[in-house]
Amino acid sequence: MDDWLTVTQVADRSGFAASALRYYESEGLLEADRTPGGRRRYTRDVLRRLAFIAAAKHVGLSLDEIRAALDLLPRGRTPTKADWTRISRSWRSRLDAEIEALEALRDGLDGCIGCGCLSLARCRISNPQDTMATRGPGAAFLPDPLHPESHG
Amino acid sequence: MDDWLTVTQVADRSGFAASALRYYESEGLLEADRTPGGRRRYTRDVLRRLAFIAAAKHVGLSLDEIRAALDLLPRGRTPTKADWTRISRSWRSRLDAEIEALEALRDGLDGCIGCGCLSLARCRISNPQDTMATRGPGAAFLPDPLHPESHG
DNA sequence: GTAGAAGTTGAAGTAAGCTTGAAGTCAACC
DNA sequence: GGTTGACTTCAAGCTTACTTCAACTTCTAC
Repeated sequence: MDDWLTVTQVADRSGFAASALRYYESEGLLEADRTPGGRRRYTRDVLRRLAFIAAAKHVGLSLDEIRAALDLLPRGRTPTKADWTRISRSWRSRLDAEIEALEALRDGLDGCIGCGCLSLARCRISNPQDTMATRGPGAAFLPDPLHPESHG
Repeated sequence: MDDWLTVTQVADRSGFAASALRYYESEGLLEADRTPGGRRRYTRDVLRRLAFIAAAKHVGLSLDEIRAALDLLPRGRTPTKADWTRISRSWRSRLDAEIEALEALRDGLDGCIGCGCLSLARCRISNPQDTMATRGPGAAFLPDPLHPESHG
């Protein structure tokens, strides 16, 4: 049992497709050594990195954001627990915001769509313009946390 | 003040771009009458329909799913509150599942990524294969509600 | 009756996040 | 040393949900 992993082994253990691993590498999210023949040789490190990527995706981060987060890791040494903790701490508030938005939506469903009104003048969930014109231009349907693109 | 709405009026009132309205029509989510000249004339009905679409999108439904839901509405008569309520009731459990999954992820962050382990053998969030091999083939990272495509 | 705004269509473009295919290479085993 | 299977690259394709563009047409106002 060698101390590196092939792309297939990493794929199997991480749950990512090999093509996804190559794609992540091309996008700067992963790195891999090569054999003299040019084949990828991953260190076990990559599994933690992929675990982070998987978790980050679940939190709703884009690959761009994930790469930016990974770029905060130290170059040269293997990241420590503290390193991983630091870069994942911001997820907490993001998740809280997402959960809060979904709960608001659910409660809105109970009290609004649940009642069947679902629109026109008195429903805060579905009625953007008529009741929110005072809030400025453009319709804002719901709490922004549900719109990932609104996160810098 | 006529009893129909132009595409611009609907766009302004609904918050959807006119191009999105046309797209939705091409995808079978909306319908519109036409003037003799071929321009769209929307009944006010469409606003409630769009409110439903907006809400459904926030719940995380794809346009395909939304169209399927809208197809359950009665043809021929204007949908009643009860009609809207019926087709939106399933959102409740979906939202609950999504919220539950996010809360599990958040709690996992606190107790797992938060501690820095983030992987390898003892972390239920980031470690799919090593601890879950007994659950069958293929890695299952996290509760499925976070994977929209897993909903029929 | 004509300018100009608003609307029409169909096709193509965009973005993210990959997957698939073609064509060729590397490596392990008999 | 040859077959087989894992692997390589690069380019193209896919899906969702739209937007943008080009080239017209239709209203509305004056």
